[in-house]
Amino acid sequence: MKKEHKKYSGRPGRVTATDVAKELGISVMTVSRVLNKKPNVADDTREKVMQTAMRLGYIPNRIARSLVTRKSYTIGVIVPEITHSFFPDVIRGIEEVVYNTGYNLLFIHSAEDESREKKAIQTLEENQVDGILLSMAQTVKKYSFYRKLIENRKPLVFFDRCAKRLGASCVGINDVEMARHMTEHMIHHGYKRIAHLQGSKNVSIGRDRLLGFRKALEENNLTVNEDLIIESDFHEKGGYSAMISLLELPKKMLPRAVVAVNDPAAFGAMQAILEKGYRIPEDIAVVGFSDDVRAPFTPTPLTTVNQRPYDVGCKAAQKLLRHIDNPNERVEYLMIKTEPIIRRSCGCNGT
Amino acid sequence: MKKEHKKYSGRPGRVTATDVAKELGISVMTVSRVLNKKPNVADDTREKVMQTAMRLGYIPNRIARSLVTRKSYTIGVIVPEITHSFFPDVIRGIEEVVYNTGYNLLFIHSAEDESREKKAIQTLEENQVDGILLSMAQTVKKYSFYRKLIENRKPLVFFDRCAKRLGASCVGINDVEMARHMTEHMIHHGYKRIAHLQGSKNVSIGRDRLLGFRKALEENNLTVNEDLIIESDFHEKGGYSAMISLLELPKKMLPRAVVAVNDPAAFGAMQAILEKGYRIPEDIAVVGFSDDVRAPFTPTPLTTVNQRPYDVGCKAAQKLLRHIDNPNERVEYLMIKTEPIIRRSCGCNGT
DNA sequence: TTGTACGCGTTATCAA
DNA sequence: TTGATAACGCGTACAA
Repeated sequence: MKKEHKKYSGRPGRVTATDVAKELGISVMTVSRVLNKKPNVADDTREKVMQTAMRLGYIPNRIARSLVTRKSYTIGVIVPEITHSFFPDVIRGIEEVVYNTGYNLLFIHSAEDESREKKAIQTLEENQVDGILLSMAQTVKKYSFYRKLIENRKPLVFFDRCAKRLGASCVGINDVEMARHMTEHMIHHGYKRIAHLQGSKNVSIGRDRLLGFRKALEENNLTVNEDLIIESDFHEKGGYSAMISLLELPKKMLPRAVVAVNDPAAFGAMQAILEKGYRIPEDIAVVGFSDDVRAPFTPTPLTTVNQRPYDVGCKAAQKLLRHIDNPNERVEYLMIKTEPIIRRSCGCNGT
Repeated sequence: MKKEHKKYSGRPGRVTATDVAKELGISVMTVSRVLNKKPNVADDTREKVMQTAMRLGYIPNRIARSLVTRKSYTIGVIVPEITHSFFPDVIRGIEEVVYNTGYNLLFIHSAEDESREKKAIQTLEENQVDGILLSMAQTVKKYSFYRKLIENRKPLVFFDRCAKRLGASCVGINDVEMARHMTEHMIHHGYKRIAHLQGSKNVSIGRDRLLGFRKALEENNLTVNEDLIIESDFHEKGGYSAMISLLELPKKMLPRAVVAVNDPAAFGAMQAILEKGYRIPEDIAVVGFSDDVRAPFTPTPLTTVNQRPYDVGCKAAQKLLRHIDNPNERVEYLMIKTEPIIRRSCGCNGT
């Protein structure tokens, strides 16, 4: 004797493929085939299924599907900082690519905190995401979590802030080259004493931009004055206090120009410079990095580098999707080519 | 004779609760109980399970759990515009609340497009999200999708841009009151001819801010001049062209002050005003709405209203979680109280 | 305290 | 072209 099942015991609202099948007196498989647009279904059956599915208000349950197909069609995104305008723009790029391929975005904010980032990775794994897009939190010291992810063959692509040599692809911009370029731009203006507000060394962009800065000076036979390289963070406050300490140097040691690790740091520095009564760029020139929305609006519009966040997002998402589709996809470090945006803070007559 | 099952046929990486159980020669249920911190498990069993789970690198499969518990611990967020700094800040608030309660965020960007928003809702339902946070796209005309959601008893909370009277809660700011307040502020400055750059009427904030504007004039016995109410959108371009057409009015019909629907529109307007050779606020005063990051940086810093996006996000998320926990939670329209931020574009000597 | 049987909603497999 | 059956990994209900 067959056991009695408790079907239909749930809320009335949830209609399943089984309900559609029962309604038509056919098997669930046929319904499944129709809904997945598989071949080998008679045209009239297909028609009937479509119609009653519609009529009953059937909504496929992706969770159940994922369980059996072992594919969630979801990719996880971990962002360290959602307030900084760069990341929302990256997300737009990611969203746009992902939207057109049927994947969904599970979004987590690490708030620049290592342990929160760790938890985020764990959560994404529990949710069986098909891949992860990650921009490292500033405070991350250990790469063991990334290693585990890669060992488990979970596709991982870094963007903007990368951990290299681990076997994960990475999409960034040509930081070294552009930092060199911007520094050189300062040198061409004739400035000799050039300072660098350096970002955290934990993060690749911090290291790379410092490297580019050094390269420019060395290649132009200027001595690198270590007193003029000073650690800031990526925010206004760090830029401000770093600049304040630079301005406390003896008059003849003062920098004639400042290369900041990014625009927020540059804003902080500009504020400090103005507060101390110096003019920009007549007394001290400033360049930033990232083309923040506020950059054109500072009292002296800020010369900076377009970071092309939208393109970074697109490329990172595309690369991740390729890793997902093909486990043998080549690990690559992609560089988005960026361009300087010349305004007036460097000494040019830009916009 | 028992059938042979194909266990362990998957990739080696994925270790399940069954694997942990087999390793210890106990049942899956005991493992499950330990991992869910249920009582009624012997301490040493608990210990053993924890250890081997750790050793094997077990990661619980939320997908499988969701299927049986009918709870995904995921909430969907639909945002119309990720570039505008308001929404990233709202998301931070949402993220913060949600993070502390173990829910995840499935994030979709509707790009101000009605059909994309529709698809987004469908996707979220397929993913069995426990609830939805939604800010309407500007172009949305039909509320039938919201209705269906509410009929299906899927918790829904609007934020910032609300569809009212449908039975869904809504978290916004006191738009009417603040638009009235800001307009009154202009009136107190002695300005008589006051224009309004109005947002789309499809969106509640567009309608509400217009209403507040009208109220202020009426309550102060000023006639509402319909020629000075002109449709912009929520972006720079709309504000710019709306202002241009205002500036083409005969000299004596020109507005002495402009109340813009939001800051980007105000920026566009300010640009138009400056290009035509007028001064702000000496010739034409301007106030905005939303406290964009750029507002302090315009040539004349912009007087505006703090929209408290972070708090909007927090409140909306909290309300949604309450709706999820309790199907009888009261439907409410929550208003976050905002404050004017006085700078100089209105004629004050602000910062 | 622990284990067994079953079902969540779907797809894969193989047989009809 | 269609259907029956067994998974997917886990939790609930009940039995031992």
